[in-house]
Amino acid sequence: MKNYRSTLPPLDYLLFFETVARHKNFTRAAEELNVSQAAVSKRIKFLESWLGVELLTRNGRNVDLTKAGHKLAANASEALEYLALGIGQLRQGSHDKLSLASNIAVSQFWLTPQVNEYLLSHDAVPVTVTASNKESDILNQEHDVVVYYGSDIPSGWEGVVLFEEIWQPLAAPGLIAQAPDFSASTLLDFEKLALKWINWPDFIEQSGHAELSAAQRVNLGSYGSSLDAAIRGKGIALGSADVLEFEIEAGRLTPLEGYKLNTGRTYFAIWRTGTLSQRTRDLLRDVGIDL
Amino acid sequence: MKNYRSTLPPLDYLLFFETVARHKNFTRAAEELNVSQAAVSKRIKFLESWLGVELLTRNGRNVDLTKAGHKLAANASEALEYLALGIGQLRQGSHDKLSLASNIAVSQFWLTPQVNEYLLSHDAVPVTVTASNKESDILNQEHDVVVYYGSDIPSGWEGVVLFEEIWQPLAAPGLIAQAPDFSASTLLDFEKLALKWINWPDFIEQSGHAELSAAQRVNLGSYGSSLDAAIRGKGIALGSADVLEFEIEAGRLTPLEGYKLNTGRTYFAIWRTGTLSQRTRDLLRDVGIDL
DNA sequence: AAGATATGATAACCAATAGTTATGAAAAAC
DNA sequence: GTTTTTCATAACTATTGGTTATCATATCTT
Repeated sequence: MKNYRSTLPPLDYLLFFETVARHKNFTRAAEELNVSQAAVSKRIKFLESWLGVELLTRNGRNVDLTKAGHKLAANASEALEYLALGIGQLRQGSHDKLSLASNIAVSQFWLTPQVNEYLLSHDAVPVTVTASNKESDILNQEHDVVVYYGSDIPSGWEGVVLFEEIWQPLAAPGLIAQAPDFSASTLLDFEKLALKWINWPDFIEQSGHAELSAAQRVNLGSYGSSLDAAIRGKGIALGSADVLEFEIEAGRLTPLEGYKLNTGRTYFAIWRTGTLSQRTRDLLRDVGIDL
Repeated sequence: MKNYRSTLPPLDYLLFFETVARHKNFTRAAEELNVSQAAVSKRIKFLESWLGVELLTRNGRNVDLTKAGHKLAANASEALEYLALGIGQLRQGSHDKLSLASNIAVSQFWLTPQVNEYLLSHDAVPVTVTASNKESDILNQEHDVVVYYGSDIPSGWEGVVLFEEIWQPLAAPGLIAQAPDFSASTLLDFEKLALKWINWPDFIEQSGHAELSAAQRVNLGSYGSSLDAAIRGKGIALGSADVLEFEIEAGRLTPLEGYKLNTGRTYFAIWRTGTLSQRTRDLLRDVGIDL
């Protein structure tokens, strides 16, 4: 009966040791392993104790491998290489794809720009983005990860904060140059499809800027249309600088300073509880979304 | 740069998975791994999540490997076999030996019998036993493990309880048959080389059996001599049934019931703090001493 | 030669995971 | 149809992973 658990040390010890053996430096190994130098030192000490064999000689700050250490390093290195190859092939062959979802504005202005850039890279796997303003369209099991807007993560889901919403007016740079105050400008409004959305009346009330009421307000229907019109210099729209970071960077929109409203709502990246694989996490990082 | 920590899952997961794959049964795998079935289930679940790949199909109580699972099982099995071989050779080639120490009586009656039996087995490594009644001779760094007698483990050492001392009279079975009470027997005494030793006067005082004072008492010098004389039917000696288990089993000595004294002292197996290797632990188990 | 720097070892402590027990669901065995 | 066995999971405890701080020691710099 092959009982590896009793004949092998804790296997992560071997991985730590292989890294130390390769660098001949605990501090460098710790950096690669993303742990402290003390953690590496402890692991190697335990491994030597478990084996009853000295693997490294220490001479002040110099470290070298003993004969046994050389043998174990070679053995571990080959085994780890073999495992990494096998696991790499396994993941590669698992018909990788990434399925994302968000509301329309987030998709149009934040997700899709990043996904498009990613898809142009080599080694890209297929990515689909579902855009809908109906939560039932996006909060389902079809998607690996959802960019979710709200005050809390829904029940049965888990995730991380991407950014907290700071709602503010934005306009095309040219418009700001020719009409520096609101009274001569048009406030570009939209239909609220959810109570949690904040349109111009909500913004004016909650931010306390009563002087904004004097401006002309026009309702363009969808929120995306209000942003499109703002980009084309037709007026001032509301938005989140984080979601619109690419439009701002491109110089198509400029935030109007001094009018910020912390809405208390958040953009989360969420997934069904317990379903996020390391592979999905890695792919998201490649797209530009660090969890 | 080979950063295996980011490209490989926690490696014990693979070991757990290999065991499940081999048994095709979580419960059987758990038994081999010495963990609960729930622990195995959790691990496999995490591994599948980490990989983003289903490794096993579950159908009620039936488990089978997916195609990916077969591949990973083969990959892991080969790597683990390779590692176990390398580590086995490393330990084999580390000039194994075991160095033990104890006081003379423990060595003569308890340790050496077990060591001798072990040395006759194949795969035995050299074992030395140092016997001395001077603590300075045995409490030093030369020895892997020391059988220590006292109320506590000395500072700088750690260890486990072997047995707690119950001190009692023992004699040859023939002597007990012909002289059923003490008055016609000789109490075989010895020189106390340490305050913590308990001779006949101590025993009589602490056990409350004042009637034992009527018996003739003779001092034979060493404690071992008192036991030797008892074995040869010359009288009644004091001793610990645990230490003398082999003499009792062989029928050379028999405890006299009803005269037990719990001395409050203990036989420990001890070693310098932090120095006990798994290999030493394994060798001791082979000798018959489970820590 | 003296001081500064880098690295390893370890103590004390906190965080995260390993592992357990109990229990429910579902298929196999009887 | 009932019992048994096995897997999944919740809730909890135990153990290990990992950190920070600090000391010892060799190397490097001045």
